Amino acid sequence: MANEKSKTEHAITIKEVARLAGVSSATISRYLNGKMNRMSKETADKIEKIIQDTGFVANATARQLSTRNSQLVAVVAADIDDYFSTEFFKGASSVLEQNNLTAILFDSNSDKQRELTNLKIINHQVFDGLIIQPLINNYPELRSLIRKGLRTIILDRDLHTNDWITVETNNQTVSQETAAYFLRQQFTDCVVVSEAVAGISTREDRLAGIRSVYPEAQLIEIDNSRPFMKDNEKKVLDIIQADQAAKRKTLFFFLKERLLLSFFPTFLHQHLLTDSNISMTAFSDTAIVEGLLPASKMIKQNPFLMGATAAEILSNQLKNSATKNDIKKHIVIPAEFR
Amino acid sequence: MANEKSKTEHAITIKEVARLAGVSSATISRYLNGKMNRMSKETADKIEKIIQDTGFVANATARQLSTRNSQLVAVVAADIDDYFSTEFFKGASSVLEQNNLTAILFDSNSDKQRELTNLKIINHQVFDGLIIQPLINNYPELRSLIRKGLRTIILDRDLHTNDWITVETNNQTVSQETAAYFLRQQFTDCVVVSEAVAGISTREDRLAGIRSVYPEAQLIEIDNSRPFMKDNEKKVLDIIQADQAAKRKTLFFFLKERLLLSFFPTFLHQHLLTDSNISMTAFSDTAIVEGLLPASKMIKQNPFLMGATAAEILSNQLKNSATKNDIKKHIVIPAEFR
DNA sequence: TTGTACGCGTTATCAC
DNA sequence: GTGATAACGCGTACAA
Repeated sequence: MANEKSKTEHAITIKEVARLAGVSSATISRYLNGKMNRMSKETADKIEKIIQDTGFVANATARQLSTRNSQLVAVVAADIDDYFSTEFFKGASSVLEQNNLTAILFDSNSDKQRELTNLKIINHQVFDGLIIQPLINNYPELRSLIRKGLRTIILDRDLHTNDWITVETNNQTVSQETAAYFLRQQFTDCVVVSEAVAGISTREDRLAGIRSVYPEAQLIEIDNSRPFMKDNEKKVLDIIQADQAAKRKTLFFFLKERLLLSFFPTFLHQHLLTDSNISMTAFSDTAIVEGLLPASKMIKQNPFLMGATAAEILSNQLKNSATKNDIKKHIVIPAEFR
Repeated sequence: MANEKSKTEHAITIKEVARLAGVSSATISRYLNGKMNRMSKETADKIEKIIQDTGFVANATARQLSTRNSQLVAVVAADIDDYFSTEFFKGASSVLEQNNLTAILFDSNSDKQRELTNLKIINHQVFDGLIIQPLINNYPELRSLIRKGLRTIILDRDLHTNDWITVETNNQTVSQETAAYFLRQQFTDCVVVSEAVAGISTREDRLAGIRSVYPEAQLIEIDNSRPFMKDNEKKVLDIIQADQAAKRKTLFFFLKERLLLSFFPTFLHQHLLTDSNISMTAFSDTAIVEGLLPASKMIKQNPFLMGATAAEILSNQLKNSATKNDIKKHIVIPAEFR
């Protein structure tokens, strides 16, 4: 029975299905694209059966070449170890899916070299669109790395350009509000804990917001590669001791949740969590901190909504291939202090 | 000067570059593929210049169609919110990169429907290989969802098949060792806290390991959608109270780090962390818990190495297109209790 | 060293 | 309704 030439090497093609069904490949193509009104019921049924039997799946590469689009959107995250990144991807993904687009995640791994590699691949014209949370924070440089004509949305970074639509959060104002709240609570001193600030617009904005309230705020910069270093801990304890001697109330403002977590044990074991002269706040993405410190107030971003918003805009752009000029170039999804 | 026909619509092609350089498209193709020994220095330089000027990037879709491979590997994670998933991706990614392959991450979002959607896309012959941490734990079903001929490695799940190579960890034995350790420490009772166990081989194996030491171990199953429910907390406190009344020592064994974290506040506020009759352990991926509980012993998996191992095997398979039969079908990357 | 011409698997425009 | 057939952009014998 199996007297068909058995091509074990390659997957079956539309042409082969056509031959087996006794129709032309054009008809198969129509079937695959749901143009059922352009063929008889019998033909459709026959094709259906052959496809089931053979397990045929159309070659997306060939389709892309022919149609010039893939329905694929590249999403580039700065680092998927951050909950923010994975969450905005999930937001983007869910919206894209509703628009018959597929989100594909690239991880820059906090490494500019890797980001560059990712962009090179993405430039090769298999993706219809791009949503990126860039590491490179410099407009001309990033511009040169993204192929002209690729629909692009920038997420979570302000590159000070109108060339791309940007979905950001209100880092500066929410930091300011938060700082102001603690100042009203009589916290006279503020210590900011962050990874290296320079060049990262997100962190710069946050620090600026805080310093607009606490101009003298101290900054402790943590070396990313050694976040649990003992000397950082010592620095913090020294500050606390000095402030206590001076009878001052001190706020510790962590620009990232993970930093708070890394200091949490120190505070816990030094019995500082219940010290009313000390308070902690942070940009907090997960529910871990609010579990540990139920009484505390944290800054909650909304990465899922940011991703969803970016995806919404991109989907529309891809749908109506004309770009509307009246669209807002910078969209802000506010974070909340609560 | 700009009297070339300006095709604003489409990206420039190899043909256009050829025309501008005054050579044939075959020569451009050779240039792009580094076959420099097959052309004069002058030609190469000329082409180089044109490519720079035009910003030409080759169309990967067309190349794929022609060469029948993309150098792309799909990596499907069960849920990128889990550190385990992102970390094994990073391991896989780093190894694939060394082999001139590109890892692309798909997130199943803990949703079998989404996993199915992902697999459908991956089947469409644009990927050379697949590394998957499946949600579906049933061999025949998963088999039917993965295109025959797609090089596949299964990660972190035991589907009890030799059809695919599998990279797993020693869930059962390490759970057993851990339980045995606590039994030696005179912990007579054990409470296991997990998300729904049934059907997830990972959790089943862990529970089996524990029960081989504590046959009577209680199981508290947390509803994934409401992990912070108060009644779970109450259940735990009741157990503790009962055990204390009976003067028994109790071990709380969390099958996932996040579960420990969600209960941590309860333990903290009830002053149970320093109670020598109570101990906690967990499968722990991040450094958060060891920060909070420096004295505790946790089970550390090695997702990065698991991903790297899977990628290593896949890279070899793709390189030597013949599959060796002598390769081990099930590879175990042991977790450590420390 | 370089060019010609065909193939990759699909879509889409004509015909019939 | 259905079938030829020319694109789509690149790689690669085979010629020259």
